[in-house]
Amino acid sequence: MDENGAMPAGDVIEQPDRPWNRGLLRRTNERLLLDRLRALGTASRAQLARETGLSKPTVSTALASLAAAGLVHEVGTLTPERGRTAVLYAPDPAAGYVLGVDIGRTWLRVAVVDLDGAVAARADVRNRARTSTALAGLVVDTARRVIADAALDPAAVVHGVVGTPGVYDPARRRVRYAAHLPGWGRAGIVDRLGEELGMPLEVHNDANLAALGEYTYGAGAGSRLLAYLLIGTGLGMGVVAEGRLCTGAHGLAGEIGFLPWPGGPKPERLEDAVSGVAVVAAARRFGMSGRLTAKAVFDAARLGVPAAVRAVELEAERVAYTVAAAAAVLDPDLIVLGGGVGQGVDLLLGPVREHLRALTPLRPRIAPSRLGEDAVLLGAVATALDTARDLVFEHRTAGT
Amino acid sequence: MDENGAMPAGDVIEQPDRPWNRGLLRRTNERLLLDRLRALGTASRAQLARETGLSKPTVSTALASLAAAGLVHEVGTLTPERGRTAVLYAPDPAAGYVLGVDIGRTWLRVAVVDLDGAVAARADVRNRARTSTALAGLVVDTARRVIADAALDPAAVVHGVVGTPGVYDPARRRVRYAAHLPGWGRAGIVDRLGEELGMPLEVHNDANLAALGEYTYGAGAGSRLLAYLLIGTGLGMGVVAEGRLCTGAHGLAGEIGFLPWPGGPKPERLEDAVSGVAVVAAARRFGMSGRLTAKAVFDAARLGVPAAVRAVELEAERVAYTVAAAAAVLDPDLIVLGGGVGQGVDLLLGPVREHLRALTPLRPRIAPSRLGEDAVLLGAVATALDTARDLVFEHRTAGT
DNA sequence: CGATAAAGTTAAGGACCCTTACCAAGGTCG
DNA sequence: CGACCTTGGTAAGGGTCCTTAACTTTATCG
Repeated sequence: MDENGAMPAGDVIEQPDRPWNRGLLRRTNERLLLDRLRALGTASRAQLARETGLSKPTVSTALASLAAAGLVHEVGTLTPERGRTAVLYAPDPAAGYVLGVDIGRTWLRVAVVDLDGAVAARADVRNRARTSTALAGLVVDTARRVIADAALDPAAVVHGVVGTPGVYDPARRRVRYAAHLPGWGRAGIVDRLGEELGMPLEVHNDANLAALGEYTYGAGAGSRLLAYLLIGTGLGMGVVAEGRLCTGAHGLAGEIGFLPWPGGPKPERLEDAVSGVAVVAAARRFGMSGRLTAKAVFDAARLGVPAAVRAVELEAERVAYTVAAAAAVLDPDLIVLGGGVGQGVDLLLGPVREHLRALTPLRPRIAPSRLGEDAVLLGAVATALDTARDLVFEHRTAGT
Repeated sequence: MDENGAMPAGDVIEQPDRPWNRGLLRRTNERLLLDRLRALGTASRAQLARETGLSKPTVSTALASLAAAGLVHEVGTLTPERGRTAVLYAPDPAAGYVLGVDIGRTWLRVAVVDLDGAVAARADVRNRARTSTALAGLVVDTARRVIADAALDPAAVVHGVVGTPGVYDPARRRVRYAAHLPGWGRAGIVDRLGEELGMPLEVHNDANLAALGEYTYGAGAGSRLLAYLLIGTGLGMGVVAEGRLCTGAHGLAGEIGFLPWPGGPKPERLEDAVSGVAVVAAARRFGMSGRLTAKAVFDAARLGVPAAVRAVELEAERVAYTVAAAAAVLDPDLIVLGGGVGQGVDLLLGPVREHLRALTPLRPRIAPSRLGEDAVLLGAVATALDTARDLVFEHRTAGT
């Protein structure tokens, strides 16, 4: 997961061969309590003692220490059936904030959320930048504005995750394969972004983040292995196994645009056969004309325009092939369809399932995206929260 | 990884929400020392103190405790450049043994190895069993014989891993999709095996274990993401990412036999197009006759028999397609070719690489299997060792 | 108003680890 | 040959953390 990340922000990851001296024991227990408290939402000290197996005095002192660091606070009282009223504690969502960024070809989305995942501020602006410098500037400006809108001290934003097409190469410090964003592959851009914003940044592939977004907040909750198919301007896939992103050896896992597609007379790339562009091309081939978009074709198909219907039918066939390939290799229990073609999911879902029946005995559940256009942004936020929760906790111990 | 396993043998897996009381602290440090000692092979207490960051007294007492439990022992002394001679310690490989079993259609292989992975005894017998009962009996008999050959108390064998075609379904306690082993899918067979042998057994898919074998002992050392293509009677793939097996949501990951293969007039399964049977069928179609095996076809191709050459060429094309599909979805840095077709790897490797160039821009390293027929057995052993090392350690603390 | 029950606190005790200091053993150098 | 250095290993003391076992506090119920 961190292979794609820039500036991994210190040793957040527990070094397994560090000795377990007393300090770590204390820290680990405090962390255990904090995590449990997050899971419960709110709890009394006695309840936490029962849940974690720690003794009541230990819970009391540890929670006091967490409260002193600003990570938890009292939120009220609860009087049980009988017995003394309990003081309830909850994690303080304002202990840290994270930035999520979705850099798309047409839209730039930025959100700041607190540790609970509640959105403090958000902005969606059109991406009209024609150069990488302009784009970087737009990202920085928008991010600063969003942070200001949330009335936050910029230092309170402890981590940021950026979703973009392509793959971040941490060794060369640059984005690769981002064909649709001119100049975006220049080295050092991400570093500069992080510097100007004054926070550690990670960069991840947009399909990967969308998968994580759907897993965390959307259609994929509880899935053991989820594949998110992003069918838009391009074609991508993100894979989440047991809650963790599978990025492959070079971060290229899920680049199923590179799947060989034997449909045509000569081998072509699947991306050219499945993406939104292909839908338009097919519709044109079947007789539609004018300024077409994928959305327009789907709308026409809904109205029964024959050429559009045939184009959608063809698209379904190809999506089914894609799904079948992913299913055979990965054995997901859920495949989420998203991206620009998400607008046509209602039309595609049935035919895709139909074709799939002929293609393979494996039949994973297929569901439409539930987050829609927000999948990448929410995935970025979820990823950032994961590391930010570690970060805030570690910082605390350093500060105390 | 443990999703496929039967009888997970107690709570080997650390429960993350168990409180970190002092006992666990001690255990964790002892475990840290043991692991470090395994990595170093042999070391003095002072050296271990430097390496782990623990203090010398702590290392001394912990090591004494490990020695009392029989997990480590003194192995000699070392006089450094200057200074007092050090007492060297090493993990005791005889602290436990594991059983590895490879149930193939034609061969049954069984090995007993110590914790260092050194083979104590091994047997390879022909699998002539026609019923599941006979096969189970053969496995038990052979395993008992191997344990006896190694002059071991059966109780010293703490864990076993069985590799078999198909997928173990832990919920229904049976093997599924084991088409080539009649009756092997009956429920309870694995349970009975474990009972009769008196040890906890895990069952894994053979391709998965072979992948793990090549990763641990063979061509895949250090690979970040390895895919092992098992081309034999059937077609299978095992995936090892970051040293861990990827089994998918239902243990069916890598069942690329189910990939749609659009080559023929009607869609057929890739397994039918790529496996050893397909090589023979192709050779026959191109004019060869007589009692053919895949090996015979490859031998003939080496001698230049045209029909055989064409069959191999076709096979290469299809293997290339398989590799391309796996590469696009998973982004491995290494693909190992093994199985019965392994005998023809010398002929296939070049053409496969050639075809791949036309199919996809992704070009993972492709290597022949280095373990050959032993891949599954060694993978079983490696898997068993992983859990056995935990098991032996946990047992110790229980016993003391 | 006392019995009961649950939340939380206080005090004593134990387990573990670390630091400091010390001893032991082998070599080098005067 | 003995002082010194360097390294391995042990002993004693101190500190931190957790737990157990009481105790206090505060609510409900009869």
